[in-house]
Amino acid sequence: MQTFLVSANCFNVQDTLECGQIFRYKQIDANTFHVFSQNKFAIVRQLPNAVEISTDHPDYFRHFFDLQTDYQSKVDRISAMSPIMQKAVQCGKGIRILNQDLTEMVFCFIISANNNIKRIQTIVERLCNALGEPTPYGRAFPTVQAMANAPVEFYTSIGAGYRDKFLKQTAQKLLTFPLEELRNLPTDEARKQLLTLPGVGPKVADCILLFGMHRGDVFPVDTWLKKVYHAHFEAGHKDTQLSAFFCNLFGQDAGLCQQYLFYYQRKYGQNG
DNA sequence: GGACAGGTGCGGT
DNA sequence: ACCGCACCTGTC
Repeated sequence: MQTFLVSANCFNVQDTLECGQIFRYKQIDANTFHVFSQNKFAIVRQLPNAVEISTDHPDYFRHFFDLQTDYQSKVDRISAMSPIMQKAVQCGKGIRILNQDLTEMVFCFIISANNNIKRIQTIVERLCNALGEPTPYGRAFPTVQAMANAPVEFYTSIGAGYRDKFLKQTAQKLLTFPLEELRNLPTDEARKQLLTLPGVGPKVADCILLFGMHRGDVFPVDTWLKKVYHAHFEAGHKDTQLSAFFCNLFGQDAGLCQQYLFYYQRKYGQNG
């Protein structure tokens, strides 16, 4: 493995991993995390003024952690928008929007629907351990082929609940679905295509677009964002219109703003 | 034991 | 287009 240091300016490991965008990571001690993506692995350490990354795939993880993007200017601009955004950014200004594997995002966020983070992590871990190829550091995320071949009872057995058939059906559909080609489409068109996959609704589609395709112009609305809205953005919108409301408000950095607000709400709840 | 948290699909309007 | 409900599991 190679080890390298990167600036900790607007990059905090814990903020980035705990804001709901990734499920395959493990905290080892106060400052150390193991991160899995696709079939790749990294050990990530928070140091006082830097982040240390150890991996066999440095280029992959530089891109994964979005290290080429200037977050300081985004942080400055978003903080200036309103008092609530200033607080949210102050709470989570170390968040990076990860560049994750697109196929992995589809399945992980189908599992995430109507579910909690702890349980999602358990289900994804069982999925990888059962169907993923071995690597020197643990199991890879399974291939679409492996997931399509698994019987629906397998997905029940790993605790997926009623999402079992969504996972099986989407895996089979992805055998011929041009998922990677969605990158060439405008966000609205790509979302429309994602919504045809079983188990993918508006919220899950937005998460796939944001974390798997790096589309900053989406705003996934879950129960936490509804709470944020009703606590800080009294504007009389119905829940189904909240995503459009926030997208209009935040523009190209809507997804990043969503992460700041999600993390803030989960961290401080109604005390914020 | 029973309530609740957590998005999507579906049937009804 | 919108509403109300069922769905599975873990936790309190």
